[in-house]
Amino acid sequence: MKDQLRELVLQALAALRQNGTLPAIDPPAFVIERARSKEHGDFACNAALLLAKPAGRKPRELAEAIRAALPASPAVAKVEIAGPGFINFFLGAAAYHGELRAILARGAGYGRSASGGGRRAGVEFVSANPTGPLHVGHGRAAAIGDSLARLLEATGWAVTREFYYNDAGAQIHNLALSVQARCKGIAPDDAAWPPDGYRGEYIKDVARAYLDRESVHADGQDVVGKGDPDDLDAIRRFAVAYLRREQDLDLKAFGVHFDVYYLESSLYTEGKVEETVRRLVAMGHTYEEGGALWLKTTDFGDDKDRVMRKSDGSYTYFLPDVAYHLTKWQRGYERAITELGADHHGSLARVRAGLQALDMGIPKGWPEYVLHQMVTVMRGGEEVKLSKRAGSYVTLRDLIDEAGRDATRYFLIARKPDSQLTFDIDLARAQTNENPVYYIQYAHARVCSVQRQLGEKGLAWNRDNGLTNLGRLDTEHENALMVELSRYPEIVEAAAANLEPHLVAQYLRDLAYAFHTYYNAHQFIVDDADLRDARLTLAMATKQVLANGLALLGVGAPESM
RNA sequence: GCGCCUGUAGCUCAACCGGAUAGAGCAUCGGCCUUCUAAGCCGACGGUUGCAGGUUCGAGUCCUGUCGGGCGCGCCA
Repeated sequence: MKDQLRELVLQALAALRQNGTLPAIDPPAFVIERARSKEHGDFACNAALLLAKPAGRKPRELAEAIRAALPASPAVAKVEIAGPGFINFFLGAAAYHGELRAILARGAGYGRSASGGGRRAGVEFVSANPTGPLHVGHGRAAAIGDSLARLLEATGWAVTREFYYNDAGAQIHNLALSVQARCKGIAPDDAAWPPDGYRGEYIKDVARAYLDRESVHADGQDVVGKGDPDDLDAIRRFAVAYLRREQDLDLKAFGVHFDVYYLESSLYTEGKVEETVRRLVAMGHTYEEGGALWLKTTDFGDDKDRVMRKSDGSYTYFLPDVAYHLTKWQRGYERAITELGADHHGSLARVRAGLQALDMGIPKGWPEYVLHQMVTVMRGGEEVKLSKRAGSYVTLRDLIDEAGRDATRYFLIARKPDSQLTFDIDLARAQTNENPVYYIQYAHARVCSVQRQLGEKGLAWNRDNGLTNLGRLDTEHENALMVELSRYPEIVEAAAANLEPHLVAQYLRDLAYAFHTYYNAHQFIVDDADLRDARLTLAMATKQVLANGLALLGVGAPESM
């Protein structure tokens, strides 16, 4: 709808340039937006306000000229000039009826677009090291990242979901030492416990499984516990596989899957790290000092230079990061989205600087970053900081077990990533009207319930009859609901363009509200078949859009509550 | 000290990259079930958008300063 209006205005502007009313300049970045108040119609355009100065005319006068030059359109019922010079569009019922037809015709495809043109995009998220169960922050990352991937898919991108992890570094060594200590019966408070060992209960589980020679399957391979407490290498391999499997089970329970698991160690074995270093040196952005090799990241906006190869010959973590992102570029990702906790934001400038220093034509703002802020978990009005199993943090599994997958996903996605989030467990698990997840799902279930009732009464929805009788939908509630439905494609587009899935969550609440209000005010199953079919058509369209939107969030659309 | 994020109703948060009278939910108060699920609906109350300047037709949104909160600033990852 918005696009149609934009086209009309562009044509009007072109006509005004032709006849000299407007100077021959590029059309300004005017906006067509939803009007806030009903008195301002359905959409408002600010083109006249922006053009007033370059055209040397009064805004309202210019607005009138634009209005006069607008081509006729069956969708537009009325155009008014208001306020300082807004052009307000009032749409006719036909425009909304067309939207209902489109919803039913396109079904799950309604709201999707092809603007991505099938180009490739890589979305990296979670990327937790396999040193313990996933925590709440990973949960937020999983919810946001997966939803971003779905949004990009919905706008025509070919998306690959990636999970990158370190399977061989210092932290993993530390993990192996911790499991080994547990194998030998050493507890965290004993003197022999490794200095920075992982103290959580889960380490005990890993040790027990290793000693019991259990077999675990993770990331495409089977690893069998050797049972030997002195073979640190065997312990390491087993522990990594064990915790990877555990994380995968959590992610599966959360409804999140990945296409690629990328191992940091493979960057070394496949020579990607060396390749990156050689290229950086060749491009002249490095120097040696104090036995270490430095990268002049300050040439690319960082606030200080960074060591890439330590004096002991090993690499700092940021070099594999650069090498990894380079592989994304080499693998043809036109866009790369990296979803990270904001505590890692320091790495952002470094990785981008490293990629620029490679001088391989990688765009300056590549990759795109989405950073999420901390999650605080509350229960009974108090902050929860510990879980039994992980010890020092609240796990994603805890939340899913307590609040369910749908509520957990919704709560973690409903706020914009930028702001800190308070996860209230009591609220998330409440089966009452306090809980927005159920409010939305209930709207969907209600339509399904109406369908069941219809069947029980021996009636059926005649879709074609409904579509021909849409003119019968003329109450305030019906109009409001139709307007709400027509917003959906704009919401999807905006959420994808701004990488802000929370817009979808907010929208669905509004849509559910419009539906509940309508439901309460009118009967669907009435004796007048034409009216009944028309109302059912509206209800079915609502059900479709609710389902489409919930799918973008990875939240279920139940047929009954 | 420097950098990034943030400050909106009592609480949790929105606000379509500068638009018109800043919106929801929860909480509080008052109403609505012999009618398709009351996990719902209707109404009331609630604001100097932290503060002070600036930019312009117009600022919660952009700029400067300031105050408060969070996170970073390793030859750790």
